[in-house]
Amino acid sequence: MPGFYGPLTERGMFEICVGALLTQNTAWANVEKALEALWRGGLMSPAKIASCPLPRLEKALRSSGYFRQKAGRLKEFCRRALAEHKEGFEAWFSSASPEGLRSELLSYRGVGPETADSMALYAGAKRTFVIDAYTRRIGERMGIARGLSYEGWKGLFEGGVGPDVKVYNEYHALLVRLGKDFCRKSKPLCASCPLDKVCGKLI
DNA sequence: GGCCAGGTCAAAG
DNA sequence: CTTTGACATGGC
Repeated sequence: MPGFYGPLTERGMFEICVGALLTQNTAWANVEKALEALWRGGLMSPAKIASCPLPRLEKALRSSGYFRQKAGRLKEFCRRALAEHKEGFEAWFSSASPEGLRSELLSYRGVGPETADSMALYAGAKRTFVIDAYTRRIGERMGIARGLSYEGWKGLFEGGVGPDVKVYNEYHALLVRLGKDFCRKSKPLCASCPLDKVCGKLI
């Protein structure tokens, strides 16, 4: 997700998790409006969302699409996180192991592999690679592999990355940027695109 | 008006 | 285990 470059404060980490849930199959611009609505409504905290009436939460999330589904899942996410992690997101995420955090996040309704990895990487600074539609599409169009599962792609990309967490973060950001510019669903890869020169060396 | 956007889940083959 | 449909708004 774009726009997550601030320090990992309690509040910031929570916002990253909210953004990760809201951006599922949705343009980021629509998510930003919803995040802004949450801030304006004084709802940007696990406790506030956990106790917020569903209709009000749905209204705040409207612009992010699938708003009924997302409101229910976000509220439940907050309720459970509060109940099971009274120490807060910062302590929770920083003390968790990468695998432990990932599998725990996966047990929440509405948190699939990509969302779990996004939260772990961007909010928890864990060394876990995020596989999204762009990453797969770029990988397929470059002929790196075809029809791999999420775990398959993840293993492939992680195998080509060094130990630095920051690289995971920047590498993914780079793939997204390249994807937006050259690897849209309806935009075929063309001879002039720089993908072969940029990705070819990294993978 | 149609297509697409940094997915997830449940049901069915 | 793979495929399919539902979920919904906003920009181009």
